[in-house]
Amino acid sequence: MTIKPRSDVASSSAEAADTRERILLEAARLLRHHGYAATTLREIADAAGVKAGSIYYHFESKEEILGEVLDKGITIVADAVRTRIEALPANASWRDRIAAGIEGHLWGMLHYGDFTSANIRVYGQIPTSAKNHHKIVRRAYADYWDRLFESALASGELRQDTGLAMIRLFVIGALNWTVEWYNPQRGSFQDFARQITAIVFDGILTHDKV
Amino acid sequence: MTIKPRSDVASSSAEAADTRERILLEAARLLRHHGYAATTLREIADAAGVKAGSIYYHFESKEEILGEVLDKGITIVADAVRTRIEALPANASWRDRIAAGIEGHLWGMLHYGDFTSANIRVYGQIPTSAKNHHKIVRRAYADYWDRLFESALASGELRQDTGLAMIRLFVIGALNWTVEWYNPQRGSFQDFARQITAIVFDGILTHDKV
DNA sequence: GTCTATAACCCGATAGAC
DNA sequence: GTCTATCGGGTTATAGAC
Repeated sequence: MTIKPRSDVASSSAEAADTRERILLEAARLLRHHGYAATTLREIADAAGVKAGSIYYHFESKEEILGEVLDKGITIVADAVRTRIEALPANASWRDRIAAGIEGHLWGMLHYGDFTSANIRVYGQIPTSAKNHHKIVRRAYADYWDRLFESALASGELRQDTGLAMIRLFVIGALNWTVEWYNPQRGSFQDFARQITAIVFDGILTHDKV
Repeated sequence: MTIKPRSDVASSSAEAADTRERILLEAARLLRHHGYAATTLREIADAAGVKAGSIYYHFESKEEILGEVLDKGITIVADAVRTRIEALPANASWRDRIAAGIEGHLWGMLHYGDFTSANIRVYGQIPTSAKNHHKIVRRAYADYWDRLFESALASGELRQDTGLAMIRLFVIGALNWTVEWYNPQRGSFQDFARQITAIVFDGILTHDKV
C-alpha cells in the first residue's frame, strides 16, 4: 500500500484551514458593519477570495458561521481575562484581580474588534436557535465575573449597597461598549485601560479621601 | 362653496396620523429585535394592521421609517434629560444637575425601549445616507452632555485626571446599555436609577471618606 | 387611504463538473 | 477543495383599482 507524502496532506489541510479562518475573519467584519441579515454569503466569499458555493465545503450554513464568530468574540475576551488574573501573585487583592480582569477584557474587546463588536451588535437580532447555543458561552463568562465580584464583596472591597448582578451587568456592559467609541489615536491602550479602571473603581466625581 | 364638516377632516387626518404612529411603533419594535435588513415592510404592515403597499402612503421608503425611529430614540431621551435639569433650582450644584440628567436619560431609555434599543442596536449597521442624517441629532445631544460635564469640571466637582470626551462616552455608553439588561421586576425604576447614579458618581469599590 | 398585483432584483442552499 | 449554474423563495417599490 502507498502512503500519501505527509507534506501534501499537511499543505492541503493547512490551506483549507487557512481559507476557513479567512472566511471567519471577513464574516466577523461584515457582521459587525452590516448585521446578520444584511451580510450575504456572496459578500463573505468575495472578501475571503473564494466563490459563494465554496463556503459550504467549510461550513454547513450561514448560521454556523455566525455561531463561530459569536463564540470567538467571547472566548477571546475570556481567555485574555483569565490569563491576566492567573498571572497575579497568589496574595493579590481582589481590587488588583478586578483591575487585571478589566484590562484583559478591554484588551480583548479592542484588539479583536470585529469579533467582539459583531458579538454585542448582532446578539439581540439573531435566530433563537443561534442564540440558545451561544447563550451557554456567555453564561460561563458572566459566572466567572460574578465569582470575582462575590469574593471582592466578601473581603469588603466592593460597595455593598448595590446588587451584585447589577454591578456585573453595568461594568461589563460599559466595558463592552468601549469598542464602539475607542479611538487608538487618542492615546496608548495602557493609558486608556488605566483611565477606564479609575472611573469604574472610583467614579466620575472628585472625592475627599482620608 | 361648501366647507367640509370639521369633524370629518379631523377624524380622517387623525386616523391617518394614528396609522402612521402605529407603523412607527411596530417598526421600532421589529428593528430592535431583528435589525434593519431583516425587518421587512410586510412584517411592519402586518403588525400595524395594514397591507404592505399602504405604508407608501405614509412614508417614502423603508429608510425614511428607519430615520424617524432613530431620531425619536434620541429626542425622547434628550427631552427627558432637559426637562429634569431645567426643573432644578437655579443654584443647583453640577452634581445635582448630572444626577437629574442621568435619571432622565435612564427614564427615556427604559420607558421607550423599542425606540432607544433599536437606535443603539442598528445605528452601526445602516446605510451611510441614513447614518449621516441621524448623526446631527446625535451630535447635538452629545454636545449637551459635554457642556454639562465641562461646567462640572470647571467647578471642581468632576475628576480631572481623565479626558472630558472619555467621561461622556463612557457614561452615556454605560447608561445606554442598561436598556439591554434592565429588569423592571427586580425593583422600582427609582431604586435602579439611584443605584446606577451611585456607581457612576462613586465607583464600585468601597472608599474611606473624611 | 387602503387595497391587489406585479416588476426587478437578491437571497441561501444544492448539484455536479473539474 | 473550488468552481459554475440554478432552484425556490423573499425583498422593496410601483401601478392602478376602489
